[in-house]
Amino acid sequence: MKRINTTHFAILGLLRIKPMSAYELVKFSKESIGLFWNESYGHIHKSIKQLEAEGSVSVVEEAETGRRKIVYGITGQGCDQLDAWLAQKPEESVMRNELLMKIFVSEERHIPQLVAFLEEELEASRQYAAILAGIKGSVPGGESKQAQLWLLTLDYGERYLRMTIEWCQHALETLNQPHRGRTND
Amino acid sequence: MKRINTTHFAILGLLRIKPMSAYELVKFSKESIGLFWNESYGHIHKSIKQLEAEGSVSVVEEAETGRRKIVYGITGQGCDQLDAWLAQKPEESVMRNELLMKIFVSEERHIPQLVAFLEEELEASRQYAAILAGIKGSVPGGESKQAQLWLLTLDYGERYLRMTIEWCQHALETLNQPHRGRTND
DNA sequence: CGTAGCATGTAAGTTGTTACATGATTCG
DNA sequence: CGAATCATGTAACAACTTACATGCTACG
Repeated sequence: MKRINTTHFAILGLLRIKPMSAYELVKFSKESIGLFWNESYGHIHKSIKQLEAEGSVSVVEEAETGRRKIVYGITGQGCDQLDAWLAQKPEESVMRNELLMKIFVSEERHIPQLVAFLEEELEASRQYAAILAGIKGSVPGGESKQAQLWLLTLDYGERYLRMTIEWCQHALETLNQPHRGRTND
Repeated sequence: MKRINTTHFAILGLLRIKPMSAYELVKFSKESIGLFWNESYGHIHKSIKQLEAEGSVSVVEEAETGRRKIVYGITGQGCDQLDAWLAQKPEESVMRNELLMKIFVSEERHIPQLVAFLEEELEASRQYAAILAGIKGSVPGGESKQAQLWLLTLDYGERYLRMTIEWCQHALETLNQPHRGRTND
């Protein structure tokens, strides 16, 4: 069975929201779904070209003068493909969390390092959470169903970060306990 | 800058816990860190061979008679490599969640499908959470620091699943509201 | 005028998955 | 005996990342 390229569908999906250039696509995807969907520029670029050759996206607007800019839009065919993909049961989510991996394979002597990493993770998560809180107010569409869907993904991000923050705090408390709670205080 | 193969270090880390065959390695990794660390058998297999050629792991035990079985262990060199990797700041975690992606790019007409997917996700998360709860009791090592680290990763899993379950419930409530709360009840 | 950000593009390489082939053992 | 699980292995290929090259524009 041929594996399906999920990046293709991600691009199709984002272009259905609004036509964009490759560069804008990367930026938009980072800002909107970056927390739970990773893509690299090189791959997006290649995929757009493939999708264009296939007739699933097309050039909507091209600035020849001055700064180059090629805006792509989704075609009717692309829309159909996207809908067919949306109807399929989503694959199990894939995750690669190095911090967790490191914790799992660490030994007692590595704990001071882990504590430093956990502190960084905690700080980074707090910052990210602050950014998301800012975005929340600016979601367009008001009460539309569409806006509801976006808010749902944003809400996931908030919950995910809150969970991460709480877990980091718990981990730091656990690892900072000198021995086993039976200290002489 | 040469990209570093994180799979290599994952294997090294797991083999430091105990020597294992490739098959056992895959099983063990799925059962212990599978929630936040994905690997495929083919890749693990190839990586073990590379690590062996490199001298970072070695064959500890080989059953020639009857059922084949090749048990690998970490070498001193492998241990040093692993420690050097552990000392490096972990990369940002990578995630690819198709369900979230689909929600983000869906339109109002796709909502019934999304509801079905969310129900499946909710059920799957509940089942996984039940499995983790079972594992929790059987973590060996009692009060050792080592056991504490494992419990921390297990705790992450539990929090992650709890978060997912709550979010699914919230999403289902939101999407099952007929219109906008101003229904005639 | 230099730096940062906007913008497109490619080549080379690595990483990771799937599907398959093989065969032993255990258990109903 | 047939199915499930244990167990190793490979080839083909798809997915993905990185580093680089290029050049415009705005701003301080």
